[in-house]
Amino acid sequence: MSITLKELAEKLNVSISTVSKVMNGKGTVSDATRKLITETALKLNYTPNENARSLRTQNSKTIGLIIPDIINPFYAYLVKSIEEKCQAEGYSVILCNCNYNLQREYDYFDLLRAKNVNGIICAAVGNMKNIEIKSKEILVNINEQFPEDKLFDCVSINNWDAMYSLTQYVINMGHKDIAYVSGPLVNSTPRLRSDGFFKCMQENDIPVSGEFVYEGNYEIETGRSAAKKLLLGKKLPTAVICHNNVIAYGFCSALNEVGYDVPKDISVATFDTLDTGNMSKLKFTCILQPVEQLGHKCVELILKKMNKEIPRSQYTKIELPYELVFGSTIRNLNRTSEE
Amino acid sequence: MSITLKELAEKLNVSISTVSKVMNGKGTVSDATRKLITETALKLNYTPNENARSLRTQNSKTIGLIIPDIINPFYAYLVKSIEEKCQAEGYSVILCNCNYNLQREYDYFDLLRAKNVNGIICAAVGNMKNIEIKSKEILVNINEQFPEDKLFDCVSINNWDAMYSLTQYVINMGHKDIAYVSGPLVNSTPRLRSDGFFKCMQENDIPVSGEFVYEGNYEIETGRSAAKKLLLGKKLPTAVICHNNVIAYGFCSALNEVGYDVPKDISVATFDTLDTGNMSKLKFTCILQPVEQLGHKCVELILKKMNKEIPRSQYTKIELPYELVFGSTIRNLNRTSEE
DNA sequence: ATGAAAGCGCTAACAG
DNA sequence: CTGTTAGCGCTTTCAT
Repeated sequence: MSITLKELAEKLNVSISTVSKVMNGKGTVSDATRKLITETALKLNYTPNENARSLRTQNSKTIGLIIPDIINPFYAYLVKSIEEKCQAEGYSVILCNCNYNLQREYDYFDLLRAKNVNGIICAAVGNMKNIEIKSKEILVNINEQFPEDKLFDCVSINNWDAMYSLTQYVINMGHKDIAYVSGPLVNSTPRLRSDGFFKCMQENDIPVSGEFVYEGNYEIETGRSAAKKLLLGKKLPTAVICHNNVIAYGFCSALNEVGYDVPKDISVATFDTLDTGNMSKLKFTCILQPVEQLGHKCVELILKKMNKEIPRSQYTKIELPYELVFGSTIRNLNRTSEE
Repeated sequence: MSITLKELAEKLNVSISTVSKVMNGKGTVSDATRKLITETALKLNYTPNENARSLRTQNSKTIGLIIPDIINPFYAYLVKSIEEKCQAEGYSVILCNCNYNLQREYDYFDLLRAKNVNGIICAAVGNMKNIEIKSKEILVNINEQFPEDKLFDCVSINNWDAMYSLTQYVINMGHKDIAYVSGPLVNSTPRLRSDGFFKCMQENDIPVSGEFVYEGNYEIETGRSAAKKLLLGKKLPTAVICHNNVIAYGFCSALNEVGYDVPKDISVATFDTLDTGNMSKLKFTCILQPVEQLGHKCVELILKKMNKEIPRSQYTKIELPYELVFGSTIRNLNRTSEE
């Protein structure tokens, strides 16, 4: 362990509080002693014990981050942007990867509270009604909530709008037989996206066959199962819209395995198909969330509430703009020419 | 903030230490009081303050993790496995993404020390000679070190061997004009891999033209620049071996942009080409590090040193087996038939 | 079986 | 400008 404040003070025959003042740049200390202390601290490699500091100041300078899946590039980018912003502001992040496990998600909340984090940013798997807002941490949800429940502060895009736009685009490309692969509809983001989809279909007077709708979880197997089920049906859709990137990957890979081509045989659209080094087989037509901004805004919100720029108790919802990326996974059926 | 131990004790008219004993399952407490305390704690939602606990016990139950790039799937998998193991063992992880920035890497060490983490796992960008081993944390490096410096404990594969094998495989496939795109040779892992490559070439009596060797950093731009430079040369290699996945992605994407095909025009082999949902354009021929085991072993090592199963001062090096994945990015030149 | 008391390393109010 | 002191919430030794 590093030398302590007390030891440093003793070594220099000054009081413990003088050293503390110097280390924190607070209070008034003569230039001579300040210099002496600073230099000796450096020489003896003094590092303040952040644990003691946190205990004393009730400020851990730490935020907790709960995500479902670090392997999903969307979350990897989110983690990156949050960690980056935190680092710039002098905060650390405790990473909690709940692996789509609801129980773990809940447990992590308790853990993070015990660790006295200043705030918790959560990309929730479950609907968060059970998380009691009983604590002093500032809670921010990266997933949109149901409009009626204002459980957490929320930084997100408008998922309903986004899915509506995406659907409209697919329709504009001449598709009518459109399947939808949803996430769990008990949760708000999947429901909002799903609602956006159905509303758009309805307003375009396009009926949606029950066979074309599949509800799963957020994982890759959902996409694969959906593909297998659709392939067994009597009629194939011309396009499929998936709740998220991972589902879309599962969907396409299952399709590929049986010799179907995207978009030649079936078109696919989804959300957030980010990847490393642009090595993806397909350039997806998708809604892109502004993931970097999303992360930054979450941290900013926590910081602002900590500095009382925004009152603690004030429910805050930040809606960021999304982008519709025109990839190559939606075939244009309006063109008469093939290819 | 949650209720404190003291408040809980006062509420029940028992001493603070009795409550502490119950919470930790230590000491002797009568069943009656134990039950009372447990129930009240639950009812009042008591959560122990981990900060105070850490300060008192000098054990933060936290480990620090420093990586260069969370977006690189290899590191994402590494983070996942480390976080998972930590969680299972009751530890938290502070994530530090240094973004290939050496200064940040160093700063993170100090930060993590100040936070009194029990151990630091580092996938080092720099060579770590400057990190002084002056602290009580247990340091583990995921990247192999130069054999001569035993700075950190080390969990890794044998990079020299791995690259030697990969090169031999490429040679066996009939390639002689093989280019090599290296990471920074001041660092041990790039040097070990590079040495493995050159040794293998030498033992096969294949000269390596200076034009075919490129040294860069670990980032995607290295691959792109290497490709551009090679394409300008008077002779093209038939195969290229890249230090890592990200460099290979850069290399291939630059190649694709000018109409070259992998592996038809140029073959490529590298390390650790993991991706989400199997959506990569190419199935790379590569060395696969046992990333999950790598992470688990790091955590285990820290734990063992903490329990004194392994003496603190004992330098430990763990070498894990790697795998050679036969992808489709190396063209077999031995076959006479085209395609 | 229970409790009193010391102290982990630090900050901050207050006194001198 | 400098130092004394109390105490953040907890664990742990030692009495009782």
